[in-house]
Amino acid sequence: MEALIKTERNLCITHILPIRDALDILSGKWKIPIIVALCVHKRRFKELHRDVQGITAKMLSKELKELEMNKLVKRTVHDTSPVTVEYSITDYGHSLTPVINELRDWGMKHRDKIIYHPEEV
Amino acid sequence: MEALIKTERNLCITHILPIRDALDILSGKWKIPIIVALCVHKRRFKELHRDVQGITAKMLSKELKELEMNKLVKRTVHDTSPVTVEYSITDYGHSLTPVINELRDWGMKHRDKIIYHPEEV
DNA sequence: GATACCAGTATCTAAATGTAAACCAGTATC
DNA sequence: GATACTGGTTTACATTTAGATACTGGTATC
Repeated sequence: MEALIKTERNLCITHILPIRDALDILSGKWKIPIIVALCVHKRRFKELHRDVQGITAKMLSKELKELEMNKLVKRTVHDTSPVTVEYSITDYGHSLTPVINELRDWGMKHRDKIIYHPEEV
Repeated sequence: MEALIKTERNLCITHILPIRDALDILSGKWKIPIIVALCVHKRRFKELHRDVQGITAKMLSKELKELEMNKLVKRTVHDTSPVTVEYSITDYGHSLTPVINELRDWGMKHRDKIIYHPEEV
């Protein structure tokens, strides 16, 4: 009986662990929106700043560094004058596509739900 | 030409919006782990506190309130003495299963990557 | 009567996030 | 040549959020 409880707890923890690994890298308000913006096409800093609405330059700068560290985003400096910096998504970043698609699907269904059946939600 | 740029920006913003809707409800360190724990089976407050490792009682309490508000989790008070409170996932909460599965898959692949090919990540 | 369990709260501190402005190099405007 | 602007940050400061710790009030256990 105790063994069963232990198994259930282990099952739970085993289920949660890889999700924590993913969330360590992706959680927060901005990382996924930035990745989505870059999936549409590569962009320069100011362009990203405009398209990821509501983010501050400081946050964008910080989040891009973290995404770059985790090899989801690539930063390319072009030797023009003045220098232009281009951010693009890596192949590894593209591996998040299924996660992002599911999240978008759910978000759209959720929005429909609160618009058309607000009393139920 | 300007119309094209505008279309690209709109595409980007259209892609991001439903994701923001989803993230408004799910983002942060704890909500998805709590949902996963409750997907394994319904639980009482202290059981959740033990199984969602690292969370404080204050955070757990706050996150459960928000999840309940969004109808992802149901709170049931049993009139025993002392009262026992049971948290369970709703049907609507179950609609997150595909999102969670993709997130878990990605998390497992990511973990493999950093264990077996750390130099590349 | 002391201790422990349950389902949380209250209080205080630490960390994350946000806001506003400044910085530097180059460019365009007057 | 002075002024103002752009791009890509960085800094200083304020606010918000999260975390650590202690506590409550009722019940059951030793």
